[in-house]
Amino acid sequence: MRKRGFSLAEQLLDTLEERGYRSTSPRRAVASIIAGQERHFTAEELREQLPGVGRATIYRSLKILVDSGVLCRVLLEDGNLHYQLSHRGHHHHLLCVECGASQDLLGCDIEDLLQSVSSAHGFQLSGHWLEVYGRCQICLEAQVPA
Amino acid sequence: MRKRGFSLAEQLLDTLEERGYRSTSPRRAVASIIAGQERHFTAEELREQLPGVGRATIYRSLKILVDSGVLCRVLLEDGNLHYQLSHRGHHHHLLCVECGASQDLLGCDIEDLLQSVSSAHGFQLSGHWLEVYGRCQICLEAQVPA
DNA sequence: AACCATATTGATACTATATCTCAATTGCGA
DNA sequence: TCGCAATTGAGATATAGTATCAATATGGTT
Repeated sequence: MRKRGFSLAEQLLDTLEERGYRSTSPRRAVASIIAGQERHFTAEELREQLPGVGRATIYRSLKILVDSGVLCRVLLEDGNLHYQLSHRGHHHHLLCVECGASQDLLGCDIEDLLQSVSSAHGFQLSGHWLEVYGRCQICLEAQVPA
Repeated sequence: MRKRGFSLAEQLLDTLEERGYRSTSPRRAVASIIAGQERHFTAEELREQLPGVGRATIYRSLKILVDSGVLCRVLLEDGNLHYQLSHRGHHHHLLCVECGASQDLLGCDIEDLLQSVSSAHGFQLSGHWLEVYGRCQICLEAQVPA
């Protein structure tokens, strides 16, 4: 077992190795680019930054990273699917419709609410998808400078 | 102004006319097929049932019907986008992952919850997307016949 | 260090979903 | 009925992703 890495890119690769994936040069390249992203990105944006890596490999890498929990999918209001680094575990996002910034929504008690609403309808809850759209503080302040 | 229709298909067309859209033969065909759908459907499923109508027209019709509030989009767990007749106003869906049945979730107080969570993060809430997945009562009973 | 089973890659083709273009047609108010 | 703007549809294009499969690279083993 390789020594655990300390940089974010190395942590991503470590997670993959823990799950039995090999550390290949395309995956190192993907991890390094993802680690440098400041915000959510699309598969194609990633591809533009990795001209030497095949499209299929990009998509395959994204899939295993999502499955491994280090990336999560973000559905933008316009329907586009983006990716971003994820805190482990289930969470949601507050997405700014102005600047695109996203904040994680942890410890949101929507689970409980959904649980009770579901059982009231005879449903056994198994999952949900939630995205929240709005304007972030910075954009609000820029908008109303008075 | 034409007399208001009573069938569901006519109501759909009335809504479009109220918004200034013409009553054309492709739109009448689309409205009639949609009115006969028992559950959510994809654009392509609609198209299969309307061989004489161009693809662009199908998609354009779906868009204006969604904008008009009589149809809503439903995001299935597998990522496929479906459409279904909508109660006016904002609501969510309980989607059965077994049989695909969907129940509308009205009067869900998620708005209030999101409102408070958003402002706690300095966000001004403008919208959200929520889909809830689970198993409906019928599928649950079929699964555990004991 | 060389070996080898197999995981991985990437070029390419393919699929699905949806939008764009624009000439021809149609609806509807005057 | 006329005229114009809204609408249509064929086909091109765009977007996002998967499937195929021969060639290659990896990591454990010797």
